[in-house]
Amino acid sequence: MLVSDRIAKRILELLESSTEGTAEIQRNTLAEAIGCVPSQINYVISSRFTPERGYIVESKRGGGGYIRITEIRTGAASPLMHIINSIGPSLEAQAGKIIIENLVYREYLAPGAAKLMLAAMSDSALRGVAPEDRDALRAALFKHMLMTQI
Amino acid sequence: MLVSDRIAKRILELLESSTEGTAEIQRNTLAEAIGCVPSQINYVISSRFTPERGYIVESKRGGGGYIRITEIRTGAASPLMHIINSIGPSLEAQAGKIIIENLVYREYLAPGAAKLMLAAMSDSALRGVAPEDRDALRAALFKHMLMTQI
DNA sequence: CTAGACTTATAGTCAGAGAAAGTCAAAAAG
DNA sequence: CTTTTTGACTTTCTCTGACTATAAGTCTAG
Repeated sequence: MLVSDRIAKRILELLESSTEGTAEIQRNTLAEAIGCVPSQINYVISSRFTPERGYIVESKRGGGGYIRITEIRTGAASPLMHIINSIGPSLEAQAGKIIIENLVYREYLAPGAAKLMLAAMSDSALRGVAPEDRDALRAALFKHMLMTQI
Repeated sequence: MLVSDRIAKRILELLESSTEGTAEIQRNTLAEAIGCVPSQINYVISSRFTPERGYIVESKRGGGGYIRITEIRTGAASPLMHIINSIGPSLEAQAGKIIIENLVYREYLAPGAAKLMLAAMSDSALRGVAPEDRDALRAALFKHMLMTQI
C-alpha cells in the first residue's frame, strides 16, 4: 500500500468516526506515525482533499498548530444547472471525473448514470478524436448529458 | 507463439483465477516477465481487451501504478452484448436512436440511461466533430456506454 | 511588570528525483 | 497489404528535503 493511500485512509477514518465530519490532525505527528516526511501530508491533502472533491481544509502554524479537514455536507437544491454553466468550452478527463464523483457523493447523480457518463467521456471512447480536440468534445458531451438529469 | 498471444494468455489466466473477474497488472513487471517492451502490453490491451469483447480497462500512472482489466461476465446471450457486437465501426444518429428506443421498449435499458445516451450521441453534442467523423465516434460512444449498463 | 528579543514548535512551498503508464511512428513480420 | 514489435518521448502521480512562514513560549533589560 502506497504511503499516500495510508495517509488518505487515516484521514478518512478520522472523518468517518467524527459526527461533525471533521478530522483534525497534527502534521508532524501523523507523518511520524505513518513514517514519511511531513510535506507528504500536504501532498495528499492537496491532491485528494480538495474542494472539488467536497472537502474544506483549514490549518494553523506554530505552537499548537493543526490541520483540519471538513467534509462538505450540502443538502441544498440541485446544483446541476450551476455546474453546467460553470463548465467552459473545454474539460479535461480528470477534472470531469472529479466533478462526477463529487456529484455521486452528494447524491445528485445516480451511480449508474455516473458510470455511463464516465464511459462516454473516457479517452478510450474518444480514441478516434484528435487529442487536442477531446477536451472540447468532453465539455460538450458533459453538458448535454447533465442536462438530461435535471 | 506470438508475444501478443502470450501476454493475452497471461491476462486471461489472471481473469480466470480471479473470483471478481478482474486482473490487475503492472505494465513493466509483466513486460519483463514476458520479455518484451512495456508498450507491447498497451498494444495487446487495445487490440484484444476492448469493450466489444467484453472488457473494461482502467489504469493509473506514477508510483503504485497499475492496469486493471475487468471482464464483464454476462451470458453472450445478453441482448446488450449482442447489440454491442452487432454495431460496426460506424453508426448513424437515426439508427442509434432506433436501437435505444427498442432497448427501452424491451426493458433492457432504463429510460434515464437512454436519455443520457441519446444526448451524448446527438448531433448537437457532437457539433464540434467533423460530420464525416461523427458516425464513427457515435459507434464508439454507444459501445462504451452500453457496456456500463450490462 | 512588560515590551521586545530570542527560541521553539509547527505548518507551507517548491523544485527535483523517482516510478509508473501512455503515445506514436517506424521497422519488422506475416 | 495488415498485424505485430520496438523504442524514443511524454504525461501523470508520488516522494523527499531544503528552505520559508507563522505562532507560541521564554527570558531579559528597563
